[in-house]
Amino acid sequence: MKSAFESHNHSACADAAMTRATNLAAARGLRLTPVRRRVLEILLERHRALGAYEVLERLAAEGLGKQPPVAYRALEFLVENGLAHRIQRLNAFTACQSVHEDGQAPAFLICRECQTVDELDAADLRDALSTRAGQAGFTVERATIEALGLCATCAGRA
Amino acid sequence: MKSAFESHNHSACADAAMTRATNLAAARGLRLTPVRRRVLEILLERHRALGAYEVLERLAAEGLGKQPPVAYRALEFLVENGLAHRIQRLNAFTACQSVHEDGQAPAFLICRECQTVDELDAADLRDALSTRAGQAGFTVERATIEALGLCATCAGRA
DNA sequence: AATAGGAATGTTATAGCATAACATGAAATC
DNA sequence: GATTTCATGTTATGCTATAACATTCCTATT
Ligand SMILES: [Zn+2]
Ligand SMILES: [Zn+2]
Ligand SMILES: [Zn+2]
Ligand SMILES: [Zn+2]
Repeated sequence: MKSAFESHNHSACADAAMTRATNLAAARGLRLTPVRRRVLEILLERHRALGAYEVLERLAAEGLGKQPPVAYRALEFLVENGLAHRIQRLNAFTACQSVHEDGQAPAFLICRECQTVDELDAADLRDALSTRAGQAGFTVERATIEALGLCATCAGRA
Repeated sequence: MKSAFESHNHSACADAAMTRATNLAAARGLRLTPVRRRVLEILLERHRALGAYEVLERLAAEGLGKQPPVAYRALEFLVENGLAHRIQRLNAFTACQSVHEDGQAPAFLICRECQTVDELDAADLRDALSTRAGQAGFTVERATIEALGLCATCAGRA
């Protein structure tokens, strides 16, 4: 699997993700409505996180809704079902690029130069965090792990 | 060191933090002005994160400033100098309860019930994350690690 | 002590992010 | 085909954050 930072056949990326989404919807009886499907497609266009209002602009241009709740509701649906992730540092959303069986979010690598966002499996990091927290009597329910930095490509240009 | 979730002599906590802040200001030639000092004191009242506008309300009540930039600037100063941290999940700020030599932020444990925020040294987690990211050619500059869950006290009540 | 430069604060205005609440419409269930 | 449930449309508002510029307060230098 190529990283989001490397040049790759991105149509394959996006197609695979859409297929996963369609299958998931069928399997779980979810309704992947036109708005929801379109929002996922928009997020899948690039390995970037989009703000809700950026998504909304796109929807509005296509006549799929002009008010914030339309975008927020679709994004909420996608996030709840693991088809997209919220990037806390950016107040933005990105399409899920893999599968997270346990419903736990991965870690994110965010390039401050090209804005590309990549996922990193974080099971071990989450485990370590849970263990450490547990020693303090704390039960971790959701962990946010986000790294801001420079990808290889952007580092090379500097 | 007691955790923020356990009952403890919190005045000592707050006093120690203010002393550290005063010393740091002296050592680095920082200006811990009345507004900045007061904001730190407000954050130190409890192990909770406060939104900028909550801080602002307090400042306004004391005649120390009524406009958002006053609060944001003081908070920015405190965060830049490691005296406070920003909690991304909450869009809120909390006083630093320890010392982070390398200028790297710790991990945070956030109780969803009592809103208490505690720090956890995260050097090993950050190292692991950096290593994993490095394998993908990514250089981590800043890492955000936040865990939402239940503290022992609140778990006990359920 | 005067003064010039820089740092902090005051102030106005606006931009950006998010949701409550209620109305309407579509689709699954019975 | 009536009922219930889920999704969308719409209005309004609240919360979070910063740009831009004026003013005041320190500090260092003369
Ligand atoms: Zn791709
Ligand atoms: Zn990059
Ligand atoms: Zn304390
Ligand atoms: Zn608690």
